[in-house]
Amino acid sequence: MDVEPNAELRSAGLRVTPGRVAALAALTTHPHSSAESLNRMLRRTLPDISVQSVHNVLADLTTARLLRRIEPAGSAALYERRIGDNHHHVICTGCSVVADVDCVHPPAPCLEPSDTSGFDISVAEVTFWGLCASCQEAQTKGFRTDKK
Amino acid sequence: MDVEPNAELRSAGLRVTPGRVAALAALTTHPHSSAESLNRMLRRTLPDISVQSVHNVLADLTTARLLRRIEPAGSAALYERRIGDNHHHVICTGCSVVADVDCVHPPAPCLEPSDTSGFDISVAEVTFWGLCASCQEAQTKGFRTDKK
DNA sequence: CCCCAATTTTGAGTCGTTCATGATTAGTGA
DNA sequence: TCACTAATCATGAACGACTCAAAATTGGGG
Repeated sequence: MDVEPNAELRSAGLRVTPGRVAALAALTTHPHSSAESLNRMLRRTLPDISVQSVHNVLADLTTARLLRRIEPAGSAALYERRIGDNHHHVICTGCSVVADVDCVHPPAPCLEPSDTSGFDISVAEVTFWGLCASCQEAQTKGFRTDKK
Repeated sequence: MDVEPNAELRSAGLRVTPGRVAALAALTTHPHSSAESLNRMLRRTLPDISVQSVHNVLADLTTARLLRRIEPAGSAALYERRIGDNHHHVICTGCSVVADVDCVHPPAPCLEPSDTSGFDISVAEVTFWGLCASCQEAQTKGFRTDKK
């Protein structure tokens, strides 16, 4: 992963703008962020940036393959800079925190379903759901960590 | 799968209502349907049913575990009657048609990621993306089948 | 440093879904 | 068989996340 936003943007043929640089920087330190939380982060340095602009930036960076977009069931789309390796994700059913999971048992058995019903498969997307460490701990202590 | 909606509803402790029976029937013949397409189907026999009521019915049946809800990236939620086996899905990147895929190589290697980052995994959700047979054919003939 | 297409802003609109309310109804018990 | 009551439905409003459109701004090649 290129950690130098400017060079990365240029080599992708995109203009270097404050919003794009800031978005890439924010996603370096905070992967799996939503457009809305990125908007809050970017506002610290770019007070006038709008949610729509953030969506713009994220869409541009995603189509330029500088970002990967994931859409977990039941929540807004999340973005991450780690791309090109089709890794997977674990999502906490308690607090919705997301972590990366490397592709299971190489060579990716998930890429070879037994019966594909005639489909020509190009991507296998795996999402694990479970309780993260701190939600497990909270549960044993009788706390609750979800957002309801 | 119980194909007798009435009995199935009763044993789940739910009242037998026309909307619920019709929804279960429609999902028997048309799995992977959205709330909106179900609404259109149900309207044929229940002309006054509203989209909101369909959402109601689907939510009730889902929490009663009579239906399973899937939320593929980029489209509305879909519902199916095949439950309890945690099977997976293939979705066509051309026409969005969905097919079932049995869990790969038993015993489900997808349930055992190498590094779970401390998560206690309960479910592994796998979605395959690719071109369905007819979209492949259309593509070789120079047709396009997507919806844009 | 000029210029113009690429980008951002602003504002409105869409989609899928949820929430809230009162009206209706399934199904139990009398 | 009927009345009653909680479960369910219809209706209407509201919401979050995102997209679209058009005018204003700006990056960066020349």
